[in-house]
Amino acid sequence: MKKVTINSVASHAGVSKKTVSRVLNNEPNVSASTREKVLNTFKELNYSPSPIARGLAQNRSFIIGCIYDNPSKSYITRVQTGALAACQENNYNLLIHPCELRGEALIENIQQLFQTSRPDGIVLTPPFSDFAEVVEFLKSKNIPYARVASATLKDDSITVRSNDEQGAFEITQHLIELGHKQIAFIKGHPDHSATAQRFKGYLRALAQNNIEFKDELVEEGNFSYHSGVDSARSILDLSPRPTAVFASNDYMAAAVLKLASQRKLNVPDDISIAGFDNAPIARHIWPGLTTIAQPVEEMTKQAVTQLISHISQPQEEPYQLTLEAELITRESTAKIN
Amino acid sequence: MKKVTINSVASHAGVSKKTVSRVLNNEPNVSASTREKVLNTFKELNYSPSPIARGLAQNRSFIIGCIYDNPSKSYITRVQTGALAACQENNYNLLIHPCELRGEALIENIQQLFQTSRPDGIVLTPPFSDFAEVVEFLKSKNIPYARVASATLKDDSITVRSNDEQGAFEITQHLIELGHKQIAFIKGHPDHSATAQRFKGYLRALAQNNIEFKDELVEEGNFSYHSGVDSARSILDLSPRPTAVFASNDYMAAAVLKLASQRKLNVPDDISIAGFDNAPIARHIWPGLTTIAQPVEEMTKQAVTQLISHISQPQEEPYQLTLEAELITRESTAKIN
DNA sequence: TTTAATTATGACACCGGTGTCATAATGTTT
DNA sequence: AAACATTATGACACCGGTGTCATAATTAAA
Repeated sequence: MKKVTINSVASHAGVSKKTVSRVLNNEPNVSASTREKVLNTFKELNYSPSPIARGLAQNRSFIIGCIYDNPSKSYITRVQTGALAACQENNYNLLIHPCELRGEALIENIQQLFQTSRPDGIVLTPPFSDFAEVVEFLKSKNIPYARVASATLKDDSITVRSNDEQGAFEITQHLIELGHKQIAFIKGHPDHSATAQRFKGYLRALAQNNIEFKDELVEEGNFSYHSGVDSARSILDLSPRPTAVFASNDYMAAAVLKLASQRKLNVPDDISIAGFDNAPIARHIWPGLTTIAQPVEEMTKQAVTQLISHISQPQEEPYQLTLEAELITRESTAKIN
Repeated sequence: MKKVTINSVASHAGVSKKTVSRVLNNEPNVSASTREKVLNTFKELNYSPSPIARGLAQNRSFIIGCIYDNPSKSYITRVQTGALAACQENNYNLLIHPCELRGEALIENIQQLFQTSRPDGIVLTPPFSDFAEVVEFLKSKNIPYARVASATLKDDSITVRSNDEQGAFEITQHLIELGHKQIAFIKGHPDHSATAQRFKGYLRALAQNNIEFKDELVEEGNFSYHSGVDSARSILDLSPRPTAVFASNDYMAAAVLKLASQRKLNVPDDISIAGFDNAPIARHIWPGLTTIAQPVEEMTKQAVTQLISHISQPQEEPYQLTLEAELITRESTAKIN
């Protein structure tokens, strides 16, 4: 299979390469007959343009960088799926960039990513979507970016989030409706804005039902399974023991469940447990976790789609979208007895 | 920040751009003093070459495509981690390509991947590493590729695998040493060569211990959690019930555990359960799963590293490497009582 | 010291597209 | 039919590097 370039197409169709280029880019001022002739040659020669040459000429890379640092593999995969979908629709490539750095080193790392790979835009996912330093850096370098699942940091950039506060409210409400009043809460990682949002939802549900908030029922986690184990220990040691635990994500909820099982507690009869995110583990364990499902793929896809369209023609209006989350009830929560 | 090109560097250093190019590529025939002068200019101007321009000139993309289709998100993430590590060390970009297609459509899809993104090489991960059609296609198109975790398909390509057979042998041996004789086995997806290998290891351990193989103890799974549930049902319905279950991966093992819990069976007292892969879920559930840990990141990193070095200078000897797996014992397996 | 071999360097075309601008072809207005 | 506006097309430079080859500078051999 020898290479088919724009020159082969041009000479085969009997036109100049500039005209071929016009057809390629759907530019105006090409006669219908010429356009068709060229289009046919595309098929005949099985031509597809070189993104590299295009990139060089237009000073673009057709690459979107996706920066993330998340302990949940399923979350990462979902982010990737959404981002990939948007990229494929627009003939972009996705460059994944897991990154555990913070502060100075983080900025340097992102800078290096730019020097070496030159993405046309960046999708920031939690917790980076909330890092002012990162956003400032991108803005100062004039690099297009979009933010996924950020609740704080109101700026004029593309932002797609889901309603974490409402989700947390609903799940707490669900527990309250089952008769629970002593509902422990495990916070997520303080860097993530979702952490504050979910806590707010928890508080709102308590307030709305006139349930007193008790500080000792709240534990600081960080979204990792391990942190969940520690928090679970403190909670299960409380006396009286809470009748329900709402963990800010499913991994921590699974940790609570594991510890409860180790202590021969029956879930949900002795204690109800709820999580957040609807990670695979939520249905892989017994009992299955009541949790909140967010449209992660959709959020990311929207964000990337907007980002790409912003790259080709910068928009006036910042694109901001909030999608709703959905309560999923499984076996881990039940009426208090 | 205005752009720094090879021309800026050349004029600033007072040499031709070709000489700058020589320094960039560590070519010989540059005097020490000139080299140093250019190197200093690099730093001074904070220059980094454009991979796109380089790519156009050398007809390369500096992209490695990674094709996968695996129900385990953690496996995918580990593959990505290893591949990324190798890419970053060699200034390549990684293009992830999840792909659920098979047969004709699969080949077309890969072909399209080539037309649009033009990767310099491809890493095949299970089950694609074992698909003769894919390998044949790549070979016919003269596209460099490496295969991860393939046990069958002996060809002369770069292949890095882990010893699935030995791992399965060890875990079965472990169960036997605990006194188990009725050991059920859940197979993986038939497309994956690991499936046959793990089964072979199971058989070898039985044979070596003079334990009769019973066909009814073997169930066909496909590595998904869901298939594990089905297989678990059949196994737990057997009478007499096997005293141990060895599932070909952790998700299916988790399914067995879930079903056993639902049936109020105590694991490991009533029944021992073992998995394979050491997925996160293996330690996130209670009791933790005895399983086999494979060096997935390392395998992939090795494969990609070899692939990249093969791209720049094709090797005579095919690179073939087998890494060892490791038995991890947790609470899900115990002495028969 | 000359000559030959080797090393260092730069001019220039080229990779495969796109942008700019001049010009040719066509359509419209008077 | 002449003058003008519009649409269609191509020539050519350019994007930022690398490959080829000629030549200049240096070193080794005669």
